[in-house]
Order: sequence, then C-alpha cells, then structure tokens
Amino acid sequence: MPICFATPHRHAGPQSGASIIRRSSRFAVARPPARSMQEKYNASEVERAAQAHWNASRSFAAVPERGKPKYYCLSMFPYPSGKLHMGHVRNYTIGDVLSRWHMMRGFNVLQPMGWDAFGLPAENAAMQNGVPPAKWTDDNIAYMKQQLQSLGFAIDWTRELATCKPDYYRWNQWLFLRMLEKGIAYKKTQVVNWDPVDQTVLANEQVIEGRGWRTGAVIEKREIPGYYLRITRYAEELLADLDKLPGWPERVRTMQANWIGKSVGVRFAFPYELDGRQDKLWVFTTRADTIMGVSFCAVAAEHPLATRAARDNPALAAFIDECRHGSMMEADMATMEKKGMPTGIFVAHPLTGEKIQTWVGNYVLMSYGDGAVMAVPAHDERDFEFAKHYGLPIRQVVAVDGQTFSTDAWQDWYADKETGICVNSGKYDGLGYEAAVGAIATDLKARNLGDKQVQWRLRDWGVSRQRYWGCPIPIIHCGACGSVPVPDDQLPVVLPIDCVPDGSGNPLARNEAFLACACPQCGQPARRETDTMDTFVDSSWYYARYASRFGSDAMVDDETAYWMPVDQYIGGIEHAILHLLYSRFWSKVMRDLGLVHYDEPFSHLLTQGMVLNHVFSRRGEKGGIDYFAPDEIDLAHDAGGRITGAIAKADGRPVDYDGIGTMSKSKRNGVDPQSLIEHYGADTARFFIMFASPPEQTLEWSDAGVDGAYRFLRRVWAFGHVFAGDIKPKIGARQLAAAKLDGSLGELRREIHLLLKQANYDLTKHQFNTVASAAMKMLNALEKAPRDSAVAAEVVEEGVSILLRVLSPITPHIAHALWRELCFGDDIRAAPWPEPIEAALAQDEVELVLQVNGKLRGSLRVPADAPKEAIEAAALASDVAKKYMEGRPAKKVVIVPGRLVNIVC
RNA sequence: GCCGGGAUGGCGGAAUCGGUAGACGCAGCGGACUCAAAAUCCGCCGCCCGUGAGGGUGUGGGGGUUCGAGUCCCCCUCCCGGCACCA
Repeated sequence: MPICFATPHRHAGPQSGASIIRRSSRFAVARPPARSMQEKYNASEVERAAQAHWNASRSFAAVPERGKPKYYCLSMFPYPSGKLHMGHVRNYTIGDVLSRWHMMRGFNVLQPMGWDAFGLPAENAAMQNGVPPAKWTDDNIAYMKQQLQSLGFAIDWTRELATCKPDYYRWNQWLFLRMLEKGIAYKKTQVVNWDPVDQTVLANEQVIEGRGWRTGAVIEKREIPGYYLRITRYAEELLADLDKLPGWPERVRTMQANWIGKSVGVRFAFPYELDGRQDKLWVFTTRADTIMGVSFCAVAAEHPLATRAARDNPALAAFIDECRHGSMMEADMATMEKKGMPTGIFVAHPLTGEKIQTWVGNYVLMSYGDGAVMAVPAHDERDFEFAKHYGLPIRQVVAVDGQTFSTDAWQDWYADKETGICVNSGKYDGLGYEAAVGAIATDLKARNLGDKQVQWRLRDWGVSRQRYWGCPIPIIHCGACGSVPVPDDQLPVVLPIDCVPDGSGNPLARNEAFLACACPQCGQPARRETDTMDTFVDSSWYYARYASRFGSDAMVDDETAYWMPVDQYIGGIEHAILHLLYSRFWSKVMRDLGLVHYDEPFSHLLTQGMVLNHVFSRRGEKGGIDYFAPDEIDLAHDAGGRITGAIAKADGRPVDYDGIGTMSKSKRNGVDPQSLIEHYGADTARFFIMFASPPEQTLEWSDAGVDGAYRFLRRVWAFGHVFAGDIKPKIGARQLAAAKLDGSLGELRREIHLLLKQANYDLTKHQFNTVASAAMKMLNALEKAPRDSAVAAEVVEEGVSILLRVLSPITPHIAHALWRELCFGDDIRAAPWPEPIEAALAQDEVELVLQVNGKLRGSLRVPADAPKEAIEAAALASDVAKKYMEGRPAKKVVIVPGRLVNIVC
C-alpha cells in the first residue's frame, strides 16, 4: 500500500465537479511518495490487491438504506454450461460498469448473481460422461463462479442462488399450486416430439430434419396431457402495460406486442349435418369482409372433423398420419410445402347456404383459434397458392381502383384492406374493410352463427416437460382421487440428485423412491407426477428472490419491496420475447396474490447484442449433428477472403461451414475468456469487450485489438509513474481555480473537460465504447501536455484524476491501484463522479466550416458570440467564397451556429 | 414464411438534433532507439487521377426529399436474433 504524507479526505459532493481531493500545500510541495510505485504495469498483482481490498471491506454486500436512491442492476443469470464465454463477459461487464458508475454517483447499488441451473445440457452431459446432472452442474457453477470473481465484478455474492436447489424451486411449486387454485394452471393435451426408438420426448433442438438426433428415427407428433399456465388471461394487461415501460427498447416492445398479437376479427360457423347430427365448423378470421369469396375450408390434421372423415377414407387417414410426422415448429410450418386433401364433408356457407368443401391442410394449426380456417384464395396469399395447386376456385370479392385482378399470379394488392372495396359480394358491394366487417358480423350474429371477437396470437404457456433435470410438478396421482395437489406442508417435492439420464425417457419414472407416496386426500398408496417444469419458470422470478433475505417461510419478503422493481436489466436480445414475457406474467400473478407491489419487474432494459462466432458442423451417421470448435478447424479462403472450405484438424476430413451464429455450448463455438484473463488480466478483457462495439450491437468475435487495449492500460500505468515522479512534485500553491490559462494549457484543459462531458453523456446512453475511447483521448492529450510549470502540473493532476474516475467502472482494478499510488485517496469508489466545469469549456473563438453550394471549401474563425449578420459578412468577404462563387451572387446563406456556413449561389 | 434488428476504410467502430464522413483503436507501411529482437516513441494510412498543388469520388444496391443525407422517405439485396420443448 502506498503511504501518503497527508491523510486524503473526501470532500464535497458530486457538485464539486472535476475538483479533486486536495491536501494542504504544506505537505504537497515536492514530496514524492514514500515508496516509489512499480514502474511496469503488473495486471495480476494489481488485480489481486484490488480484489483483496474489496473482499476485506465487504464492499458489495447490499443493505437497504434510507436516504439514498437505490439502484438494482441485474444481469441475466447464466446457465452453468461449464465455462464463461465472451457473451457472458460482455453482459456482466456492462452490468458492472453501470453498477460501479451508479455507486460513485451516490446510489445504493444491488448487483446479484446466480445460476439458471436446470436444463437440458446437464442431461446431455450425463449421457456423455455418466455424471449425474447435479454433480456436473455444481462443478460448473464452482468453476464459473471463480471465473466471474477473477473479472472483479462488484457482485453481492451473499445473495447467490441456484434454481436447482430445493430452497429455491420449492417456491416454483408453491406458486404453481396457487395458480391451480385460481384456475391459472390447468391441464390439457399437448403436442410433443416423440422418438419411437428411444421412447422419449425430444426438444425441438433435438429434432434434426424430422429425425431424432441420437437415433435417427423419424419423429412423430404425439398428444399427451400436460399443465398449462393461462397467460392469455393477462394478454390485455401484458399488451397495455408495454406503454408503462418507456425504459425498454422500442424494438423489444414492438416484438412483444406483435407476439401477443391482438386482433379483432369475427369468429363464425359453417353449419353442416353429419351422421344425422347438426354441427358447426367454427373458424376465426380478420378478413370477414372477404367472406363471400370463400371457396373451401381447411382444418388441422388433429381436428375432430378430420378424424371423423378419415374413419371411412383410408387415403385421408394416411395423409393425416403423414401430417403427424411434420415438425411442430412454426418456422417449419410456415415454410413447408402446403399440402391438403379433401375430406368429402361439405359445410354450408353461413350467409349464402352455398355448399363449401372442407379440406385437411398440413398448414393449419390446431393450437391457434379453433383449428380451422376459411379459405379465400383471391385475397390470402397462402390460400391462393393452395387453390392454384389443387385447382380450387378463386373468386375476387375485393377490388382496388385502377388494378386488374388476374388468377395468373398473386399480387400484393389482393390482400390490401386499406383501399379495397367489396365486389361480387351482393348487398356488401361498395363497402370498405371496416364497414363490410361490421355489416357481415351483424348479419352472422342475427343468424346466431358468429360475432366479432378479439383473438390473441399468444397461446397459453405449456410448462410440463417429460424430463428429469427440472423442478418437479407438485402433483400426486391417486387411483381413487385422481390428480391431487401436494399440500403446502409437504413442499418441496425434492428431486433426487443421483439420477443419470440415458436418453430413453425420464429416469424419474423408474425411480421408486421418488414415485411412491401416499395420496394426501385418501392416504392410499399413490404415484408422484414425473413431469418437471419448463426452465423458463425458474427464471421468471429469480430477480425477486435475490431482492429478499432468502427466508424459508416465504417466497419473497419485505426487503423485496425496497429493491424491486429492477432498475436496470441487462441481457441478450434473444430473450426479447419469451423470458421477458413470462417474467412479466409471473410478476402479475405474484402481484395478484399480494406477494409483491409492482406491475412490471424491469423498469429499464438493455438488450445486449449477441456475440457471434463461426459455426462448423458435420452430419452424424444417424442424422444427428456434430459441432466443431473453431480452433479444431483449418480454413480455406477464396481471393476475397470468403470461407470456401473447412477441414477438421483431427481427421483431415471436411466439415460444413454454417456461417456465423450465437456463441453457445451446443454449437461449441463459445470463446472462453480464461486465456485472455490469464495473459492480459481482467481489466484488459473488460476494456477490450467494452471498446469493441456499442452493447446493443451484434459482435462478431475477433481478438484482434486486445493488444491495443492492453497497450493502453500499460500507458495509463506508465503515465501514472511519470506523473508521480516528475509532474506532481511541481505543484505548489493551488492556483488552478484562479489562473488564467494560456493557449495550450487552456486548450488541454478544455479538451479534457469536453471529453468528460462526452463520456458522461455516452454513459447515460450506454455507449461504453466511446467512453473507452474518450479515456484514450484523455491519455493522448495528457501525454502531450506541458509539464514545465506548477499550473501545468495542476492541470495534468486534474486530468489524471478525471481519467482514473472515468476509467474506474470499466477497469476498476487499475483505477483503484493508481488512485492510491498517486495519493488521490484511499478508495476511488468513494470519490465523487467528475462533472465538467463550464469555465473550462468556454472559448473565445470558434472555427466554422465554410461551404459553397454544399461543398466543403474552407473554414472561418469567428468570435464565439458573433451575430449571424457578422458571420455572413465575414463568410462572403472571405477569399474562399470569392474563389468558388465565381462572381455569382449569393442566393442564400445558411448559418448553423457553431458549425458551418453554406453559401448557395 | 412471419416478427424485430443490422450493413460505414484491410478490420472493430465514430459522427449524440439533417451540418467537416472515417474520431479512437487494430492491422499494415516508413522511420528513431537497439549488436539484434521485443518493448517504446515519431510519421503515413478510404478509393481513383495527379510528381505535386490539387481535383474527383465515397457510408450494401437503386430511386426521392433538402442549400446540405451515413442520418429522413420508397423499393431491393445480404446478414443476425426470435418463432412458443436450447437457454
């Protein structure tokens, strides 16, 4: 520790601006530090010492404190996949910069960390290595925690949690039971990917081109019972409350609104008679104005009408069976070839009574609306293609002025509802979209065959997973009583931690110790539910748990009311919809149960861009995909640098290059920051990732430039050394405040304060890359500064103190060390955040750009307060203007104060 | 396919409200120091024409608005994220 001659003291508050910690001049004159500081930057030594200091002073344990504004800064917790990757470093450095910046600005900061510890990768690892998921997960957490600690994040580790621990997930179970009571949780059938060989349910990720990733077997859709959460009950509020989130990026709010997808349309029925019974085929449409153009109806393969028709139609049964092998992913549904087959069943048009044939279509989703649609080929592109393919009638019922309809090819205006007018529609002819929908809905209602209805794209949240490594669903199955909720006093239902999944079904289903239990109602022997919860449940409320004291008698306690809502949430843009929507929903449920007081959990959201890297793969023999890490690959490039081929180093055989994609464990393209930290230190890693690009932008990984970041920190250190030895001793009586600075000194001070102003602005905009570059520019300026006078030394001292503080959120270790070495104070975190001083920014003259006809032709120096008339006169009188105006009179002179003059002639 | 976003030198990026395009850094090139190398320091560095002064051109492509467009509007291409069981 450096020894300073006088005790540094904090003085004044944030208003004191760029002023720095001072000592009486009696001591400050020409006294070097007692022990000369290390000349060379030694990152590991600096970082060890800084971290030891923070640990010893328990710097980051957050305690509620009245009289200080609170700042709850939360980064999305990681899945403990094994090692950190650069995406994590980026995410957590952003959070740490914001946390430390706020600490220095007087906020009471909470920055917690934990582990999203349930999930599929642990089961996959178990299959590969035979290690139980619990052990694998715990080991990964231990390693990654140490990595996070080595990066020096200001985290309150006392609040660490892991979602795979019973004291956490018991509250998933508890809240699930409350939801059951309120009818928010309910049971219905769900469609899953079934691998007939392994006899197991697969995640979408495990299905590759319709086949199981391990077995290569063709996957079937299978309907099984599962629990759902009625998120649609909150659809209206989830949509409306997006307006209460001005701190969220517009793009995220737009994506959520589109996902929730409120549409006002008409739900109506086509009556029909079958097997001697009157029935109705219900459909929903937002284009009821085109109802007179219906040429057929299409139902999903799982629709009861399809099932009935297939009974005496083997060809149709075969087609429906074929549909069962399709994907359950929307992206595949939308891009696959649209196929269909007539059912032979006819329904009646609700308004005209015309016979309408029904088809089974592989593109109709049973889970959306009623699983059936009316088809109007003339005005829906998908129906148009379908009708062309199967030779079905196409009847135009909407016209747009000046456009000619033809069934030859689809044109975008066919679907236009802004300018279209009904034609060939009987009494509705001439009506526009809204009028037609209104009139048709009225007529349908009069016949008791339909009405206007609000429809949501949002579907209820299916939470049952047929998997081991997750939170058990607290239900007991009794032969006599049926599905019985586990009583609260028997919670948690603890997941056994010694199972090793082998890929063939859920090991819980074979675990007698787990399964066997007594029915809570009748006491007879019963079986536990073996499904576990979707891991999105775990991550839907962890932020509230961090904010409470982790008691075992409540999900959250009153400390939550102090910290919540989260002031700043930071995480990858890939979570823009699902995780964030589920968390918002879960919060509202907790609120309605009286557990919390807020409507929305996250006031401000920063969506970090993905860190991308090259992806290499090879198809396995059974149809699965093996991924290769980029450092296992040799690349071939064409002349333009484009990748043309890739070879695995291990076996010399080619692999597929899949372009660039998100760093992830499963694609094996993550870059471990460990070697970076070991070679350069945490500060370099942090500085580099912040400097590389603004946080919201996707970042293609490259370590080119790390050397530059390291070089900069070495220069900072070296300058600190020069400052301590050669510059600081020159300071005598403090005279900066009163001094009239001459040209270059004034310019230097102005530059430092201008850069500070820019850095402060950029911090509010979360543009950390330009904060880093401002720090670099400050150093460039300071290195060139005059050092020959006491005042100059004082200007430099002020500049160094600003530089270190601006740098401290990004590179806290080196800032901490230099702050002490240079005797500014004991702990830089206690120093006030610097603010630019207006007097230092002022200037007498400004330089304006001089344009003639919009082209840059020269410049013009004018007094800073010159009136427009004077500027115009000076501009017109300039040699540059005379030369380029070529004798033409000025038609117009545009003056942008402080910026430019443009003479138009 | 649908929803959301992006594209600026060899590379990462800057330009904050429509006002000097390329800040800052990387790589490269030239030089100083050195027996040499590393480190460090100084200089150059969008493209084209020109020995030079200088001129032209330039922000994925095409069109438009404006005294002035990387920025605003329309159309297009490519890339990234999401699409409900990866997290």
